[in-house]
Amino acid sequence: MLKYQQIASEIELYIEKHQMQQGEKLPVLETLIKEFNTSKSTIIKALDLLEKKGLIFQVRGSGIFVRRKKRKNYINLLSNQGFQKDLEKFHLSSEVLELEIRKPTEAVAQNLHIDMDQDVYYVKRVRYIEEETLCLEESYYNKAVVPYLNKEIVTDSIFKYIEDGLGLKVGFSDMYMQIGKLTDQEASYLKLKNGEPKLTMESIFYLTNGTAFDYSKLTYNYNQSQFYILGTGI
Amino acid sequence: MLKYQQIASEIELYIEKHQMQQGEKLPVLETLIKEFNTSKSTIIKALDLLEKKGLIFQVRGSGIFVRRKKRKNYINLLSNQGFQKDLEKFHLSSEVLELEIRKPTEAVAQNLHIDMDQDVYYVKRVRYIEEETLCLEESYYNKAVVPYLNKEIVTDSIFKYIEDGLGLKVGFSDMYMQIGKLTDQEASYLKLKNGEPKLTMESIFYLTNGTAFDYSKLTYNYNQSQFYILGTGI
DNA sequence: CAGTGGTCTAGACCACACA
DNA sequence: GTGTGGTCTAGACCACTGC
Repeated sequence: MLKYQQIASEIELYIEKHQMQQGEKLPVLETLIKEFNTSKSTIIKALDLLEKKGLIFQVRGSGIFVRRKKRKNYINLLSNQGFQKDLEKFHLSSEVLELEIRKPTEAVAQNLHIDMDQDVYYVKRVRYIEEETLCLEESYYNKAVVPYLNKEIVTDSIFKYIEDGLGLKVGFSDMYMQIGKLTDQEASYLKLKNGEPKLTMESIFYLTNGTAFDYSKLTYNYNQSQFYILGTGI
Repeated sequence: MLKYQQIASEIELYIEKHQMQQGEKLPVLETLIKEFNTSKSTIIKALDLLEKKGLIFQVRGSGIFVRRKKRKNYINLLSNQGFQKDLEKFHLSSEVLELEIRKPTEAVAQNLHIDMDQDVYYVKRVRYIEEETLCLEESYYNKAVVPYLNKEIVTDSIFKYIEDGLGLKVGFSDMYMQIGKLTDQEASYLKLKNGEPKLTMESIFYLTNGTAFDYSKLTYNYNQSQFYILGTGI
């Protein structure tokens, strides 16, 4: 682990351990530099990382302050880790409805930046939270990147398999959201009624080298889904 | 303007001007260092800024590549600039329904981190896109930060007034979203029907010094609203 | 193993907050 | 004005990619 990542996670632990609240001040830069026996730039890099994660904010001429999310049980839209971390207090499970190798449709090929004669894995799941439906998920994985999937992997966490099992690194993602009304079929999977509200979220995930490997379309149960974003200003 | 910001915007212009596509390679670091006659760290800082904005991605050992959003007319959830920039091709307008000074409710006081005896400005607007309703907006501004608002300011862009008129700097934001069904009243403002889908988005905006100044609750018309997020990996 | 991006350092100097 | 965070530099060294 890199030095600045190590420092960042130690500061994160420090905040957690001392149960610091929004607006509380962290030690000044000079102190941190001595504490961690490192250079100014490295500390700043560590702090930038924490700022990006929404854990602190820095005010020039004043100090470094803690920032805290105030609501529980919301799903972080900026996390690459799915819901796992945000909903860790709940019992999450998946029911695999389909798992097969296919040729992509035109839309899928376009989203994954591949040709239509390349293979993709198609996975259809319903995800549950505490025995209630959370969302319906249809995913397409580029088989050139993810050469093998089975029911066991797909029932557990696919991303965990990709990172730990295949040794690949997830980089960035494009996400598109819209609101609409459930179709008959979607409603039956989610145990809701035709015409009730839905949130559709399409995501394209890329490896750090820029290869798109996953195009997923999630349809959320409006009763179970709440989201948050910690914006850092652009 | 700082050197690294200047460089970032020049590179951004360069990408735009050459109409570079997703995956196209930018000049290598060494070239950029000479081109802009600066140090390596400064170039890297500029590139980090562009990466945060979702315009490029960097691959160690390989190069710097362009990243492009592929869908038009979606609203960027990570921008502090509201819809203005994403929907610039459309005619946007606001109808002001209410504008008054109030005492906050408990919920509002909590979200703005103020006491219940402090004044807030309450603004209720319907926002239109091409004569269709886009969203219903209820905002509360901390009067200690924004001491004066009038109908003219509120009909135009409030954030523009806060930044340009008052010389304040918007820092970061907390956003919370959920899906539900429109109430009778919301439906009538949005010219939709009771029970139809809605997206509710609550945002708390902070100045760079960490002072919360705006708590807003937006109810979106499900027909008009599409959102995107360019995730950069956390 | 050459090419390329990333980390880390030490230090000078700058800009903003707050009293 | 003092304290505090931010920018910028020059350069050594490290780590990954891909031929």
